[in-house]
Amino acid sequence: MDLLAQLNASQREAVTWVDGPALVLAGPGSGKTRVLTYRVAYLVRECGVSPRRIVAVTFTNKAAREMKERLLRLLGPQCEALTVGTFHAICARILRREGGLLGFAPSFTIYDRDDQLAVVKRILKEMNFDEKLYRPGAVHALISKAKNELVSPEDYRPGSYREEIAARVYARYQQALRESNALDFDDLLMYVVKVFQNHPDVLLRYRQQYSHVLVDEFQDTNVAQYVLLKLLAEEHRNLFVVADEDQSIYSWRGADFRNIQRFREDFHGARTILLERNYRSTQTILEAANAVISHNIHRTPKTLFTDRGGGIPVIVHEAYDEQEEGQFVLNEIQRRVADGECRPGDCAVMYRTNAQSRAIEEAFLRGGQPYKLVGATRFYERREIKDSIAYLRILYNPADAVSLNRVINTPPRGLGDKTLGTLFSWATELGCSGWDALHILRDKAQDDGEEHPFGARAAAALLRFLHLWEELVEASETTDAAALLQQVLEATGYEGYLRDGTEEGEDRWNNVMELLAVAAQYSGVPNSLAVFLEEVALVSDVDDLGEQPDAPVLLTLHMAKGLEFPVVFIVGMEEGILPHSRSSTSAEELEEERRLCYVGITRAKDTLYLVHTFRRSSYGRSEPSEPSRFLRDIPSRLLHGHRPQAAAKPRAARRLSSASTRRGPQRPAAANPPQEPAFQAGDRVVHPKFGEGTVKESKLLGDDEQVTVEFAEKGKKMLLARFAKLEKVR
DNA sequence: GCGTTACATATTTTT
DNA sequence: TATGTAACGC
Repeated sequence: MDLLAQLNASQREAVTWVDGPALVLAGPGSGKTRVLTYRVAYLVRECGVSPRRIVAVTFTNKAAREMKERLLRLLGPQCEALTVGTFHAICARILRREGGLLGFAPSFTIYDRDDQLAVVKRILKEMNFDEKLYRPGAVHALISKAKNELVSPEDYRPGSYREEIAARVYARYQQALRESNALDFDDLLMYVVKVFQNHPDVLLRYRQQYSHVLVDEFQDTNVAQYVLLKLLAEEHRNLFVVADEDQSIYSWRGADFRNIQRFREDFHGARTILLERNYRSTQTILEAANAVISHNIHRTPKTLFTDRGGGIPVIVHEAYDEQEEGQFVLNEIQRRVADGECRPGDCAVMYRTNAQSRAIEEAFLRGGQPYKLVGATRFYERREIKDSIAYLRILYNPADAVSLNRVINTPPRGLGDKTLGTLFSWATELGCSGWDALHILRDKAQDDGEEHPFGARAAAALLRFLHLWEELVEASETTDAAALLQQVLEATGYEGYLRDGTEEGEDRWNNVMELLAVAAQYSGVPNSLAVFLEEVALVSDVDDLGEQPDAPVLLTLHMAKGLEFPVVFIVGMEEGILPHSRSSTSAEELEEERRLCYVGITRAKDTLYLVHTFRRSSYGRSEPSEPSRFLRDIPSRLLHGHRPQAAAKPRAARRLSSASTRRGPQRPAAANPPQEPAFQAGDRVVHPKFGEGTVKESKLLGDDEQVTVEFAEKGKKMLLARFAKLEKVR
């Protein structure tokens, strides 16, 4: 197969630019994944680069998996030798090998956000800081920010009182992690940089191994990631990065798209290649996207183009409230499906905040429309899954305090705050670990009469737990992850604990069984427990099991990045939602909101709906809403539907007519309209494009009227009276 | 130690 | 609205 024949000129240039640094500025839908994979294939096949000398870094497991799959097709079994993975997975692997240099045992546990928060909370309590005043999430965010910027607790220079608190917690936090032989996500990056900086011999080894470094979504790198790449690549300079600053939507997590500028400065003479040709969307959609993003000041102008004709206009719709917004989306999807224009699975509904999914879901539920909700509660964040994994973790890494705390009284075994508090303060007093303290307790209890600070009942409960753990540790030496998990479940009576007769209990138990199935995939693998734990620590979701049914997808704009759909609905196009009220304080944040909107728009291949409401309730309060400023950025020639105005008068008038009838729970939307519809079944009408037809049904929808017409020549269509220019005949 | 009730709280979340 | 935590009582 000729690799290059399948690429356009810019893509080919990117793929074949072999020596020296390169920056590919790739617009949405411009084939960047193709460029990355073909470049790897090109290096191996045409340039004779050994696969083991190539490393390709992504942000998500999904992206890494996709790249691996494509490479398998291009290169065959050779691709086994490639290093393809997420920053975190690659760093974890390096640290399992080199972590000893920083004093870590290779069996370290990786703490996810949940675990991290648990540590922060414990420390806040320990240091007597009021959780109300210093919320764990906020403190943790500051710590994480510091780590992403490679600032150690010693180097941390607080610039505010809040940061002063964070600095103290940070120091204690790092100590706590060390005591638990645990690293958090940020540590994985920070410590690899530290190893490289402090041990030139180690750095040299990795530099020599990886002669070619490729990075996807480079605009999302944080400082730590950038420094890491720079260390790895500054000698051979074969650093190839793909970026789109317009899709930078994670700055609040430390991503810094100024790394693009840093790259240009640090890697002088880097080849810059623009991928502006879009293979995804219609011209109309691209123009709308360009119109929105061009208002950002901090960007290098870039103009997408396509040869996919004009396409249909972007449909702007105002619904009365979020119920009718959902109803509108549902109606439109069902109408298009009925007309054979698309399948349900071609449609996606995107929103700014997860809470918005609810109204959409309710509408779909009412209408009997199945849907796929992406990323609500992720599998590995479920309580029962975290519990199960925590048991396995304390068997593999007994120092893991967060996991121990999690399970020591789960299911309840009479070990409450009091007893545990006593246990740990006793351990501190004795200058030993909690486990050591338990052993000491056992010795004392056996010698009968020796002093210890527990009552008989508490002591017995503690010793029962110690015994349980010891048995499982013994088992862990000979059994694999799945068998061990099964044993854990049995020994703890976890099934009985979960299956409490409720449906939720059944669901939870089923999830545990699913986890067991995942574990079973590691049977026969050497060190199956270690491998399994690493996998579940770094993978946030199980593989979308079997691609499932043909149903519309509901997801946040953030999660939509990297995806595409023929039909896209962006709902909640309102001030305060998009842009979000919490992000409207600074120009930078506003630009990010704009990029978020841009990401959403550019997900659409053929049809784009931008939906806003007249009033919306949040936190149980219903308030009038204003159309998003981003709507005003789109030229009206691209729109189908009225251009939302800020004008107050007609809106106020409409509110009276609608508000009087539109309220009330459970009532299906669009029933009991305030005025008579202008059309009714049986009316003969004429449409400028579709010709003559008969009205089948008409109902008020939001502030408009939805008319279903059977046209003599064009068949059944659903139209909005306000735009359709329908005229009654006769 | 564990279940109940009052009260504050409220984006986005690749790993 | 709905969720999670703190305080309270058994």
